[in-house]
Amino acid sequence: MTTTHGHVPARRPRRTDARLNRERLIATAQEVFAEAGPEASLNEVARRAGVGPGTLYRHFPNRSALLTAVLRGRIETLCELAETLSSSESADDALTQWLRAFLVHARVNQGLGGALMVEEPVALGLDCHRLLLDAAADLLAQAQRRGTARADLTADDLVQLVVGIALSTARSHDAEQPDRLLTLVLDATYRTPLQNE
Amino acid sequence: MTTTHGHVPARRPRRTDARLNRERLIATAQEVFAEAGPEASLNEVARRAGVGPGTLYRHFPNRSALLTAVLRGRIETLCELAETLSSSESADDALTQWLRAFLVHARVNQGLGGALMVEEPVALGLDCHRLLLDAAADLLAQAQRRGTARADLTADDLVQLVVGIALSTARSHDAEQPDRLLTLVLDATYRTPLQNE
DNA sequence: TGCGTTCCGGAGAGGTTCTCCGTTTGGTGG
DNA sequence: CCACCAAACGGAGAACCTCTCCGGAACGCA
Repeated sequence: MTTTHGHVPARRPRRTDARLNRERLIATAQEVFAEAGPEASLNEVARRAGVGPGTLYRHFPNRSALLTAVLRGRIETLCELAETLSSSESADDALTQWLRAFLVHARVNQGLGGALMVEEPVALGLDCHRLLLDAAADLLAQAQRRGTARADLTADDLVQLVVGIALSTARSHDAEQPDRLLTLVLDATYRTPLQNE
Repeated sequence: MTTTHGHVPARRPRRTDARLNRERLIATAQEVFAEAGPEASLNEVARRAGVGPGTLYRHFPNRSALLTAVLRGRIETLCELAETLSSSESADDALTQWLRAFLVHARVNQGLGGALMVEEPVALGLDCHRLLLDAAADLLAQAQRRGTARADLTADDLVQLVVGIALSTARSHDAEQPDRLLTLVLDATYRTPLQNE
């Protein structure tokens, strides 16, 4: 799972100054996004990283590319966590724990992760979307097979709901609300469906 | 519940041209927001309404003021609906129906209503926020007293959850997803809490 | 060291939000 | 009917943003 994408023939390696700039941009972006949220000025990122705007846009053609790069590490960690949890004893607990972790991720930096998930599937954004969705699908499938998760429930729906919680509570003052909301959703997850009328 | 706010001594009535412009701005904004979503250009609104940007900003000091004005009618309708439902036979059904209507509202025009609810409580935005929250609180209280809604659940949480659904599905291609998600939430609403561990 | 390729930087086009203030206009008292 | 003034208009423009383009600098291989 290296950076280069699949079977690109014979890419000459990046020049070192380019690599350095790229890294510095990601680090700076992390800072700036942390301060100003997902709408932060990309100009500001470039300025603080000590490069021109052109350089930023060459490395990251659009906002979500930069967002993705910033979140990449966290997303991979989340996928690894899914892998680990996948072989835990209780499939229900595994799903629960992962969703809690995912909610934390989606809420980080004023809803950075959530914002990325909602954006239309542009370029790189799609990678992460898929990765996380697959992780969720795996855990959910197990919880449905070996645990008590209800059968009528797709990973997509579950993830979307958690993303929703992240977005709507991004600026909430009540620090415990996100957790309460997720708990409610989980409460419905581990039940057989009600059939009203 | 007129437009003027409380006990302002002796406001001279607005000049007719001002009132006309205000109305035209709201109507135009409705169109423009419908086309371009809640991020639409306010300049564009002013241009199409045939007024200068200055005029727009005098009537509506910021985006959410304009948003609020546009949604005001819909919000009042929603409050009236709450009033009506409030005296219906089944408190549970009343709450369910209202939340469904609220979700529709929050999703209208690419998440206009939801966007307004999440914005920091600036000026007028707060009015609507309160109005809707009160309506929800009333219906929820009834459903808890006379219906089967669980006791550990606040109107704020419930509303926040629905707003979350609206936001995360604002650009969804699956037209039925919002409904599915709300159904899941309602499913948890009408149960006694699970207590795991 | 030389040279082609890669990469940088910043000027600048075109957009946005929002302000400021000279000018116009509505409506009222004379 | 007119004159006057507060109220309202409108658009120039400051400050910011995104994103592009391309001349020139920098890298790294031979």
